[in-house]
Amino acid sequence: MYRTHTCGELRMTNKGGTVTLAGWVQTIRKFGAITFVDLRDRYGITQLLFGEELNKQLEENPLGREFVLQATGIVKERSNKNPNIPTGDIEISITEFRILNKSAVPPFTIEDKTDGGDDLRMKYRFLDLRRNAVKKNIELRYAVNRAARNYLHQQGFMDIETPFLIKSTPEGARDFVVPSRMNPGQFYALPQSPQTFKQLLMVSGYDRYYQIVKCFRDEDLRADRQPEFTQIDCEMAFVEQEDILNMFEGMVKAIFKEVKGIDYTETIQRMTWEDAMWNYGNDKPDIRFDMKIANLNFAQHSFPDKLSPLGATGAESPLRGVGGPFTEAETVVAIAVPGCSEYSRKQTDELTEWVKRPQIGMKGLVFIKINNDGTYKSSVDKFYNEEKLKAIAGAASANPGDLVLILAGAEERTRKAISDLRMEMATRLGLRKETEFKLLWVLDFPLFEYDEEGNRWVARHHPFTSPKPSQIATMINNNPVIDNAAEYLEHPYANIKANAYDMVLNGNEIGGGSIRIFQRELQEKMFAALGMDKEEQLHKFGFLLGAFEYGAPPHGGIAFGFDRLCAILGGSESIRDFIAFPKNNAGRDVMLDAPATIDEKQFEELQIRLNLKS
RNA sequence: GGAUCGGUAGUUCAGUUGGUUAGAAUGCCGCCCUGUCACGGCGGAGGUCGCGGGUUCGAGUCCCGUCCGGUCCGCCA
Repeated sequence: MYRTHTCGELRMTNKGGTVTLAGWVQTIRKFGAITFVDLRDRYGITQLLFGEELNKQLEENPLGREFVLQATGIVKERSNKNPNIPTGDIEISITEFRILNKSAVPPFTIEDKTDGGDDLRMKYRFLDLRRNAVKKNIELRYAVNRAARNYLHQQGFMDIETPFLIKSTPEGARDFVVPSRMNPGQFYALPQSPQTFKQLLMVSGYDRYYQIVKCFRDEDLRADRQPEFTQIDCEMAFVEQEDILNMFEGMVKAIFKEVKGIDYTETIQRMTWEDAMWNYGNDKPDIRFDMKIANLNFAQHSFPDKLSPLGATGAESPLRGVGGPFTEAETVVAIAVPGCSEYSRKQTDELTEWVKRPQIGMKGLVFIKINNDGTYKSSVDKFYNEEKLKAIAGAASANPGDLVLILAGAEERTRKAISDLRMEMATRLGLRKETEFKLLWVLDFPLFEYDEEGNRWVARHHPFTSPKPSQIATMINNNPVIDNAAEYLEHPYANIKANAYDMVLNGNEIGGGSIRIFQRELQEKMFAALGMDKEEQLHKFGFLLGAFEYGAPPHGGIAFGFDRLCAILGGSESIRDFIAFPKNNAGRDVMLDAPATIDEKQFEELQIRLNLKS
């Protein structure tokens, strides 16, 4: 037996007992005739005391950091207690010990605040994972996993595995492909999600399915995006949108309760996609703070989607007919930043530089300070008198003490920029507390988006998403095939809303799903709208269309980004620290040094020859 | 595909206008120390300044290229 206890469990109640511990040497503190060693394992740290006799043995078998040590001794009360660790009241007076394995000097310190940089930590990830800070994240991940499984199991969901070697269907993201040795020249694709399989399971009658499953997308990475990532993938039959929303509100609340001890009792807010875009400039608003976007040159509340003509100057706009810098702008938007009217020239200049960065891409920033005494000071004083400034500030719902920030330019870019600026100001004002959680459903997405590059429709969610029930007839009764690009704006499909929903947590999309199409005719219309002719439909999705012929029930589902959910619950922007072995931003595993070339023999077996461009 | 920041001791970083022998902290090694827990004291070792080329009397520093890493845009149904 290697150990009787872990390094985290001994207390004063164990005093006098003889115990054996095994773990890693965290620190060695030598004092002439005695030596203290902190021994660490997954469960904690316990102080070992090597007295005079043992100390001599230590000189013959010196310890080093991260040595694997087994030590037996008697639990004693410390004369100087350490209140900072749970085992701080006791120490083990060692009677015998054994070095189970030596360790090279680690390239960075195994401590909460390590001296190692990201690159090095990834290369030695097995050492990084020993650190408490990372271990806590991995533990949190398991807790979220357990909470989700428990909830779904209680609700009657079945975990059913779906295949990883499937067929490439180049809709949406790029597929990772795997060559088939037994079928030379042919390739499997790794699934971007188990979407079609879970729909087939609904046809098969497994009416509540879930899987915590790896998905693969061969796209560029970000701090919150990995090429292989994990989803909590769910599907239900005989449900409407409302059923799904209720079921998965329950799951997220259960996760909050289990993992964070938070009773999220309030009703989860709901918002249409139009309202989200109009008021927050994006489809995943952070509603922990207000700072809504004021639309200064639109007459009425009707955010046109990408397919509609934009930029009409509204009759009620405070900017109407006054000239100044906004005359030419397609879109003029503003936010009122609370309590920032005292910003100095230096600070407003810095903000101006911030919005001019290439990532934001604005030409400039207009501001109006509303001083606490009710006077106005702006960067456009020469264009607008106080009355006009007051009108603009009023349109932005600004109060004395606020700083109104105004951006103008092309619709899409400007709306994204004001959204980014809103988030940035909230971060600076400390309004994005990582301990505060606010959930939101975003509903009623457009079913289609017009892709200018390809001059075609693309599915905003995915091609299996059903339109709103009231709009199914519109879809069936209109011809989806379009020749002329201009017609996309006028086509009846442009206004169809999807029966789709996203769950948003603190400004992050953590889950998304839809009620699916389950009739062959409608699914064919959908594929046709996306530019697939009959032959292509059958080749790519014949199995699904066929299945719809055999009694497909109405169904819908949702998938949660498991890694991202864990990161947010752990208070982090980056998902990498919540994945045991993540990839870097070039998609490389720096520990394995993968991807890598393969042997000539493997190429031969696959009958593949490289023909690299560079 | 593009933008941007970085690469100097094992590690994290500093290094001024291009100018003597490239520094600090930490880690590592040695000696001292019986109550530490960020132990302390004394001493020591440790550098192809990512790589290649150029400018210059002289390059860690300036220029070009390249590799590696971070962040972002495009992309991510």
